[in-house]
Amino acid sequence: MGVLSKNSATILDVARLARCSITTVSRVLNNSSHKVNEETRKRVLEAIRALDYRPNALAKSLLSKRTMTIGAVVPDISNPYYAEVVRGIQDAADQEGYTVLIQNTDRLSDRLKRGIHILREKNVDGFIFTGGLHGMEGIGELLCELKERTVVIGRLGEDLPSVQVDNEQASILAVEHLVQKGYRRIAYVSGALCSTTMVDRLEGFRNALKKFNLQEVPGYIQEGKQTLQSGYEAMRQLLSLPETPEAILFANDQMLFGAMKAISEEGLRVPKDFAVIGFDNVPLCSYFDPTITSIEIPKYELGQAATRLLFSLIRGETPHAPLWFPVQLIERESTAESKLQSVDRQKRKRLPTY
Amino acid sequence: MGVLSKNSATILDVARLARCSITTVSRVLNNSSHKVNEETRKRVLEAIRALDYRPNALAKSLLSKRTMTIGAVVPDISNPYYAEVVRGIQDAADQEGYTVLIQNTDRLSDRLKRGIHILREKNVDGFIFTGGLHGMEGIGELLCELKERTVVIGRLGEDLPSVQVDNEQASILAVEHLVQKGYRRIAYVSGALCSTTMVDRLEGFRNALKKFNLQEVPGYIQEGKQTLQSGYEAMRQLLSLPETPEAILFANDQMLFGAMKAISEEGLRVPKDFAVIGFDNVPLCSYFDPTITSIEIPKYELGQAATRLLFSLIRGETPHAPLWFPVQLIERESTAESKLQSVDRQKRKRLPTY
DNA sequence: CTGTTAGCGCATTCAT
DNA sequence: ATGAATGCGCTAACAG
Repeated sequence: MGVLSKNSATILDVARLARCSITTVSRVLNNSSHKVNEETRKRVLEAIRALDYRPNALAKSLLSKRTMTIGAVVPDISNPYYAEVVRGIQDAADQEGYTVLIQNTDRLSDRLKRGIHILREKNVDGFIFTGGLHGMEGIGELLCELKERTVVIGRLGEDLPSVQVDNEQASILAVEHLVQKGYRRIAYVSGALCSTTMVDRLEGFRNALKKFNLQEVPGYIQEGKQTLQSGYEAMRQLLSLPETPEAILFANDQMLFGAMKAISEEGLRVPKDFAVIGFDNVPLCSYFDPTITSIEIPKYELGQAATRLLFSLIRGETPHAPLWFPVQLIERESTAESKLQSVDRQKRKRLPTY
Repeated sequence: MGVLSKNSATILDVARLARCSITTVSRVLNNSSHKVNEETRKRVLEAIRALDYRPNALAKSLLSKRTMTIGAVVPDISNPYYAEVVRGIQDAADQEGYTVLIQNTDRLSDRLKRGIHILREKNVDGFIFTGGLHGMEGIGELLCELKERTVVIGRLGEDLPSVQVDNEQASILAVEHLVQKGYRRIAYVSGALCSTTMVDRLEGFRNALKKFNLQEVPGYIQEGKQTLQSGYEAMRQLLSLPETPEAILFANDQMLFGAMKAISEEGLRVPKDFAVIGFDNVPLCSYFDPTITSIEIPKYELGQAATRLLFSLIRGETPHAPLWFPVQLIERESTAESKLQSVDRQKRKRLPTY
């Protein structure tokens, strides 16, 4: 039995105590436009209080076919990035009286399917997907059925209503910043490419190289897994290269922090020996030593906007074009140009490039 | 309308297609012990597939009075600490076919009440509370009603079934470690004391001082807000003291990281000038430079255990005594004893103590 | 202004 | 082995 268990008053109990019909109770409950006598309304209200009556959302939902619940499908709530997005979703949902059911996928296709299944069974009024999966089969059709009530944060292959961040442009922004600071030999540490976000950031990096006439040096693109550990390992790889890069762009801040350990283990310093720049702009960026330049992604706002977009769909409004959110580069010490560095770079420039 | 909207087959549709009664369909659906002819079972199964029939959890719940949903009340899901706890809850719930409804309180009494209200309305089968609130009125009775189906992570004043970590003991462990390393002048940076966890950790620190015959120096206990910023500020306070501490215990790692900035701004080093030790043992601890000694709190496991305990309650088992989880001190570089430090300490010892 | 009635989708007696 | 009927708690026609 649920929380109500056997006790817990029903609308009928209220009606009896107030000596009226359940209809009347229902009317005062929902401030129906139907007029109801002030006298009886008082009695009903009194009975409600006396019985500590709480309408049963289940019964209401069964009838109205609206559960006032939306489902959010995320890779992993314990990942601070998604935790922030989810909070945005929850707050926006809460404002409209909705609750949120969350399913973690761990980026596993099976768990994704299962999550969707569960959410459908629970009759959520709409879906929000985030952490787009790259190259996943059999999901397309599933999503297609849900089209009318689904919003995606990022992209999922299908052209569903979405809220997006221009990750590709963000990478270009980062590289441009480095180039302006005088860096030319730029490496990139990607996250796992099963996420569309990571695919886009890498794509942006490659395009930026072209745009600024930089070469893609073999070994300068590493693929990590968005963790401290894999950032550390990727950095060790870069450090072992015959010619190390001058600057490194990391697909998220976590990997950057991991890399900092590898750098300091070698007795090297940022930004003296390397400039580094991250993605996400987690709070620690402004407290690390040195402070870290990073690309701010409006995580909370993305969740919030996605939810609001979903509500507009639920209200029957036709979906607009994807909603784009601005990204912003927050400049800090880690990409400052140091005297030593410029000298260094001059030296290195004379070395043969690949 | 929910996801089913107007389409979506009901049990009646299946029955018609399979040329049998809804009763029979229900029986094969739930592998009832009632025998049903293999022939008809096949037809039913076929119909189910053909119609892509999915039982409506709402209707089922209305009847069974079980929603297969539990409610989790947390201070803030976007806080990595609670995000981890919640993941433990979700995974344990998922294993039993349950989903989790989350409510954020931001430690506000109003939001707590509202959260409980919403969860009750949605007929969750049980509650998990975490982030115990210190000195909050009017919650006691509320919780009392829910007693039969409620588990608390930490403590909430009331004696509800709970899963706990010995925060007080943990502080003593930390101080003991520092004492063993030769530190005597120990400061403590607390989190906001609205959380029972923070109250216990502070209490533990004070008891540890007594236990090891250390004095509580005025100004050596700071109250922060579990954020980088407040850790930074607390550290600046400590640095401005006429006699600075030799070692500092922080009530969470975030504040410690914030403090590291204040330390390095003064050109000071850890552990040369200060030993520091944190709470939570976030992943970054082993990647920071220096690596950070911290107290590991089994967040995921706490969530998981709380959920399992809740299920045992739901099954009608009587609640056991509080379940205690071990904490563990993970020693790293930040509390290493340095030569310089010992000398320093000798010197300082001769100064008058307050 | 108020009450009666008919379902929402399903599991469960109780007959057959 | 099968099915008809009942009701979970509620809202929404439709009558008074």
